[in-house]
Amino acid sequence: MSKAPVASPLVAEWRQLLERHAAVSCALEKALQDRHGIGLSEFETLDRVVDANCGKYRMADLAHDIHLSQSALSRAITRLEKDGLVERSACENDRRSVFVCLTERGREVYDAALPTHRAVLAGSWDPAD
Amino acid sequence: MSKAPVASPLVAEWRQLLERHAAVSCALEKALQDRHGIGLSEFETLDRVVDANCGKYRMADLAHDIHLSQSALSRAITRLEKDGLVERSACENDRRSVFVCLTERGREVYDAALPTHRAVLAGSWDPAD
DNA sequence: GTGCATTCAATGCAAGCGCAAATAATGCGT
DNA sequence: ACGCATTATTTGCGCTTGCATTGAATGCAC
Repeated sequence: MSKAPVASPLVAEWRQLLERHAAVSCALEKALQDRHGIGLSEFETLDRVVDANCGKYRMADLAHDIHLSQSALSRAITRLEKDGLVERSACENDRRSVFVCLTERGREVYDAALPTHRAVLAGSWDPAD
Repeated sequence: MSKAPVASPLVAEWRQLLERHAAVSCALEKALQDRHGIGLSEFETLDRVVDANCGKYRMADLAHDIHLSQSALSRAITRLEKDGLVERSACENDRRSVFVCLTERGREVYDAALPTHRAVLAGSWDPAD
């Protein structure tokens, strides 16, 4: 039996995107968790903070950039802070804002996790490793 | 200030995919919930069951096709069944398996939700509607 | 037929998420 | 200076998810 062709090319495209997203994000999650003890959200957070100008990043900007709600980011930062990978620091100019900045340990974990992340993206990840 | 170029084109591609996935799935979730009272997982489930040969679909196959864990699918089906959109039926040949099939009401809700789904994919969704 | 590994689905459980409300700081109009 | 709308973050809450376990059904070896 052959499946009926999908109604619209848009739907086919969307399903393809879902497929790829599920496969890659699931593989990333597992690889990062197994080898470095951090989740995907945590890695994405570190990844952005590293790119930041002076290692500082406003909460709201960070939440927007990694497509996470403010509350989810707040808790992700709490987890990272509890692990000592990141620190919250107040903004002098606007005390409502909170800056997130990398600790030394955070930098180390990030540097260690980066190759894993890139390897999974390159598709060279062996799940039986 | 200009951001430093991303290390690898793979990373740029991945970030783009994340961006698109977040935008579309979030919009779908909200539109389907607001207008039809079902979540994205529920719609995807109906969408696959409709395409099935005789309206029947094995649990495990369904879970695989919509990239959901067995447990998550089991609960999604429980929700759909509670709403009367879907029914579980035993497989005669292998009593371990469970078939999922659409009810009349499920067909109606699906037909109603389909245009919404397609509209969001087409990017013609107005969030202020 | 009995035993045992395998397969399929459901359930206990902990974790992460988004929404909405609460809290805190800012800035503008008067 | 006072009140009030706005902005930035955190917290309470319910929901969905995945992992691991459980329970049921199957099939193969003997």
